This record gives sequence, C-alpha cells and structure tokens, in this order.
Amino acid sequence: MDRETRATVDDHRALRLWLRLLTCSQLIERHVRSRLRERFGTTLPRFDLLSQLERHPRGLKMSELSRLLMVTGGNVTGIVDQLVKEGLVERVDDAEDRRAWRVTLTRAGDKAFAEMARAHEEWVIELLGGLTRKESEALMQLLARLKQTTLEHS
Amino acid sequence: MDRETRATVDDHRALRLWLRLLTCSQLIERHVRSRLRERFGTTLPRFDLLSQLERHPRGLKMSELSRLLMVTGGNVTGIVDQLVKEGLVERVDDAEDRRAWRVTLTRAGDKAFAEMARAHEEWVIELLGGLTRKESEALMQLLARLKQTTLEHS
DNA sequence: AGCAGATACTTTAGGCTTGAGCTATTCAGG
DNA sequence: CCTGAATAGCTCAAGCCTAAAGTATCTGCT
Repeated sequence: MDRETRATVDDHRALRLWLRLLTCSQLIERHVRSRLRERFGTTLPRFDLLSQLERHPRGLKMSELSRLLMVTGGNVTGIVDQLVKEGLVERVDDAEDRRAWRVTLTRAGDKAFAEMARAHEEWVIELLGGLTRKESEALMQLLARLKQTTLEHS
Repeated sequence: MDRETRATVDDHRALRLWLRLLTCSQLIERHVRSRLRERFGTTLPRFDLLSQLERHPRGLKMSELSRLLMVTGGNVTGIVDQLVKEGLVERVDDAEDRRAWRVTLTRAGDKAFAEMARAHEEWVIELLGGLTRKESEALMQLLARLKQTTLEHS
C-alpha cells in the first residue's frame, strides 16, 4: 500500500492524478537506478548525461547540458567532473566563446555508453512492455497533452 | 528542446514513453518544489512525510513511513529529525515494540500542513487542470495499468 | 530458557541537487 | 572605446537519498 494507493477517496482528481504519475515514475526510476548501479557501477544522472552527448556528437556546452537534463549548472559541473575523471568525456575549449567548454564523449565513453544503452533499453522494455501497443500509444498522446498544459501553466 | 523532445525518431516505443513520463513528472515536481520553497520555506520530502501523517492520525512507525514514501529507512530518520526540530512532528515510544517509534503530527504540524496542503492542491490543479475530465480519467486508468505491469515486472 | 534469524531504527560515506554568490567573458549602446 | 547587462561556468552550504554496516529488540524453534 504505497503513497498513491493510500490517497483518501475524497482527494481531488488533479491531486490523485499527480500522485499516480509520481508513483509510476518513481517505480521505474528506482528500478533503473538500481540496475545501473549493480551492472555498471554507475548512476542515472551520469547515464543521462552520456546519453545526451551520444545524441550530439559535436559536443555540448555546459549550459546546453543543463537545459537538456533539466538540472542546474552547478550540478552539471559536478557530474562532468566525475565523468572526466573516469575518462568517459572530455572538456574542449570552445573556439567561439572563451567562457565556454564543449563537452564530448571520449572513445571510451562512447563504447561504455553503447553497452549501457543496450541494457537500459532492455530494462525499460521489460518494465513497460506489459502495455499493449494501443495503451502505449494512448499514454504517449495523453502525456504529450499533459506536458503541453503543464508548460503553459508553469 | 528538452531531453524527451530530442529523442531521435528511431528510439523505440517503450523508451520514448519512459522519457516522456519522466519529463512530465519532473516538470510538475520542479514546480511544486520551487513553490514549497518560496512560500513555505520547506521541501517536498518534508511535505510528503507530513502528508502521510495527516492521513494516519494514529501515527506511523518509521518503517511504515519508509514504505509509504518509497525511500530508505535512513532517509526517513533524517527527515523526521528535521521535522522534530521544527516542532511539526514527534516521536512517541511504541507501547507494543520497544524497537519502534510512533511518529505523529504535533498540533503545530497539523496546522502547518493544512495550510500547505491547500496551496499544494491549488498548484497541482493549476498545472494539471488544463486536461479535460475525459483526458484526466483516461490518463488515470492508463497509469494504473502502467503501475500494475511495472510492479509485475520489477 | 536460550539461541538464531528477522525486524526497527540509526549511523556513515558517498553521490545528487539546489540556490546563491562569485569570476571571467561577451555583447549592445552610447 | 567604454560601460553596464547578460551569459558561461564554478564554488559553497545545505538538504535529499542510497547502500552497507551496526545496535537493540523481538519472534519462533528447540
């Protein structure tokens, strides 16, 4: 009996929806975090950062990473520091802006990410694969709507 | 252009669904966190803990809080410590088990929570209220399905 | 009764995250 | 060219969170 299930019946619709969304999200996130730790000795934030770099082969500035990952700049600094120490990414001077870095995957980073990404997708498919294609598509659409109205009102 | 939007078109369905869910969840969570901080100088974990206590007037053991909030026991210890210092909750010896505490809202805690809860629900309604009743109900059902299959596969 | 294993909680080390405040650089107007 | 505002990044303190290890208590079994 978790947080969302215990919401009393007279809680209102929006609130119950939010609690249920949060519960789903946390269930999946916990699972993925725990597996990343067990199998690869790494964390979700590091994986997410690598994932962004893999999608942007020319590298990203710290501020771009901050925006894409939806976290603060100070946070990105710390995670990049770690990944540099581990040899998975590197900071390169930005030719056009002496304030900025360009962060890119090293060859080792690219290789390590590829392996993690395969496993990661398997876990997600395992977790979410119980939905039918129809359910999955309906959920995608509704979440798109939710994202839209949330952005409009925040 | 955030994490989820940038997923390349050939990413697979389950993965895209997961990223979209995460994005929605984070958007709402960030908003709520920031408002809790601005208006009440508190945090989401503290609010969540108070919220559980409010639903269980006879108090909860640390282990029950841990389960309900889906966080580790050590974490609950820390948050309860803070709330005790702030005078919002109290630890009472459990009559039936000398290892355990029973954590309850103080009168001040009950009052403080009531005020925060009102505001909290308004924020959530503001964020999610853009959905029609039909959309909202469909989303509730699909998330229930998702929760179910996630639990089955984790 | 006594012992082994389970349970309730705390402590600790390490990592994530934020907001605020700092330096260096860029940019836009005068 | 200067200057003020904006931007890129970093540092710091504080709080959240986890896993692992430790203490105290309980429970079931013999």
